[in-house]
Amino acid sequence: MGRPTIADIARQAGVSKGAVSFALNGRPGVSEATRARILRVAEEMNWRPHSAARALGGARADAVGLVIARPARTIGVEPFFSQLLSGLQGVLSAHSVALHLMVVEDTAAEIGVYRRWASEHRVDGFIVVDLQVRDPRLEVLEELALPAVVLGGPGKGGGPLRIWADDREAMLSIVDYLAAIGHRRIAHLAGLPHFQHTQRRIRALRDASRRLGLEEAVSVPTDFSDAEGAAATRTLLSRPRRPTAIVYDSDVMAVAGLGVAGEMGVAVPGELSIVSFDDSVLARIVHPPLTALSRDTFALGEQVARSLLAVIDGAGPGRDLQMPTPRLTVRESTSPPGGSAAGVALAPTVDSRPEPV
Amino acid sequence: MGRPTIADIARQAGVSKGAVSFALNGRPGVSEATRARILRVAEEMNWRPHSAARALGGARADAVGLVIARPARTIGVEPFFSQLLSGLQGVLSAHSVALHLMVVEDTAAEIGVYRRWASEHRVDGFIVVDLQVRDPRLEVLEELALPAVVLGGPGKGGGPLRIWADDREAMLSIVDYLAAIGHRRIAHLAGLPHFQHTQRRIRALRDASRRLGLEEAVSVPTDFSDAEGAAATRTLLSRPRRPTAIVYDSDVMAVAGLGVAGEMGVAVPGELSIVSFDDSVLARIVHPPLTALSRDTFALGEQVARSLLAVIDGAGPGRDLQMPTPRLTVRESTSPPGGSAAGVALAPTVDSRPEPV
DNA sequence: CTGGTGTACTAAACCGGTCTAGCTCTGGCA
DNA sequence: TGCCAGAGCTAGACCGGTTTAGTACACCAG
Repeated sequence: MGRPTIADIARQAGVSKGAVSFALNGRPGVSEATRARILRVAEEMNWRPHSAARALGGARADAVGLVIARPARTIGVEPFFSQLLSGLQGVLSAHSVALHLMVVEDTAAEIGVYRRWASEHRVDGFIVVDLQVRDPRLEVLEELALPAVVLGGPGKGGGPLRIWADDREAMLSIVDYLAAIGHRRIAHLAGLPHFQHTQRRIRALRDASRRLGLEEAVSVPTDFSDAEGAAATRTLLSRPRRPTAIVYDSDVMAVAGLGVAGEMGVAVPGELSIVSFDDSVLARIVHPPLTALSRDTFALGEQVARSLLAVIDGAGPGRDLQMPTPRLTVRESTSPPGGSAAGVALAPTVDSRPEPV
Repeated sequence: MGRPTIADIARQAGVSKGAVSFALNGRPGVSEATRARILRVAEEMNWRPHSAARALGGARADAVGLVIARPARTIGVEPFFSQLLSGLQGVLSAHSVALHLMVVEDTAAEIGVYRRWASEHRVDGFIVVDLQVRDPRLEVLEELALPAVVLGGPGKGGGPLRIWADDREAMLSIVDYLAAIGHRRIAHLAGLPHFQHTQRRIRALRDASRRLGLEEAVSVPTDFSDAEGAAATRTLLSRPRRPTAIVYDSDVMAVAGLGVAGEMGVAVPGELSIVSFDDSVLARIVHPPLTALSRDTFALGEQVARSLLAVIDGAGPGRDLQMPTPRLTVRESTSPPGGSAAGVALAPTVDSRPEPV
């Protein structure tokens, strides 16, 4: 005989299917004695309800969807997603909710997956990452009327719940720090330009530059890949008046940039300071270890999962949520410009020493 | 009104539910004209079958499960899994099969997830990674009688289909190369000792060492983390007669080891050659770039997905599958021992130059 | 003793598909 | 003309749960 069904349990316990259902789901309608007996029988026969049958009666699918639209080769190494996943999993699995994961090539495919999963009732809600400037996914989600949590924002009211950290404030803290220790020519290797967080960071750099009266502050868009990070770094360092500090939007690019500096004989941090917008093992294990912005991505994942489950439970969208602003972790890849000998580990100081022009 | 059901489509097209089902699934029983009409109506009403309802009739769940049991902090950066995932996704999504992903802390939890998903009919099959020496998961899978593909092997007949690359041959190719360019003291930073692939590599090194008459060949087990990789490297390099070459079982550890060498003033490859058992962006972006074993993990993922789908389709377990043996990609982190100046990129030669004792 | 209330439980409808048995109609052939 | 085969379709059972309507019985008040 195949796996037991609710009917088998009912027969064995000498009750009806309905009674078993009540007992299992902790609803009134059975006495405590009967409930205990039913649960014991279910346990003995190692029975658990068929998730599809459950999902059928208009109930939950007990799964949420996460679709990531980035070229496979760039996601390959991004610690951000792995950490986010870990955080999500922790909360979701505690609620016995599964995660449907899908990696696709572009936004159009992503939207297709949303439609398919929604019409197939495969998921109860979605987690949306990499918010774009005018994001076509938001309308689709609205149309599908499925719970969703968007990573990025804030929005202007309406639409799905958003959770974000303050990218602007984070970028300002980096630039302020670099300026304080004397840097006047700062470059920024940005991510994909149609991402909203990329735009925010670019704008923050521009504003800070104006306020601080920097000599130069340029943002170069890339696709987040190590290849473009390396190429752009090479270009920047080949210029006659090269930047004394580069801020990288991801740790993969930062590490690639560090490699290029080494290859070109540019000392870090002596002749070039490097800051990564993303902290991870990667930033710590290279030499010198990178000054980086520490975001608690694991906690972010947990928060996203909790919020999504709340929305699914009908708690209304609730209000947008801001995560703590990331703090700058200073390591050995930054120092005052024109400072010390190549490659020597140097505890960066914060006294301002403007570079002579 | 809610989302349309098959009954709505049937009514609109003027046929019975059965006819719609036949038309949708490309079975005989309706004329071409009727089929076209039904499909047009379904398209117009944007209807797709409810996956739970479909799964109920004893049919497929159209999903497969992947459970990874490693501490979250070590998986965070492992490019291996991201690449494997990409490969899996490519094939699975082409067949409209979803991937249920779960990260858990240990094997016991992993087994719990297998049982739960199986009894809930959530998945049609499993992908099993990190095969262990006496793996308790295999019995459970057998007991659950669900299709599965195991990454690692080969097995001794029976049990689920296995797919693997030849770790032994790979390790031999590394050791042969190092010995050929003159190394006599080789260390190996291995992974978790209860993994089968770890054991294979350790044994291969020992055998090769005996055959080649090396002075020393030691394997040190670790947990794959950068922290243990760094610590073990520090210990090895602090010994009076330190190894002239270290083989790392993962690229994260190799990069961490490279950092330690830098910190201790040990030139790579001049005084220490470094080989990573795993190639990824990571190995390429550090400086010097690491000599590494190139495995096509993406292709492995594709193969695993294809095999699993075949098994699910009742093709029988088929026979175990061996992937091409990884090739060694020589970069700038290896050279003859005691060779050249620190940090200088050097094209490694293959003429044997035994180190004077 | 009657009627009302509440508890514990059962029977059956229902969710949205798939699949089988059976019906009708057409065409071919003896 | 009668019979059979096969194509095209329908009605309804079925998958394994949840949920609602209804039943049986105990208890209590008037």
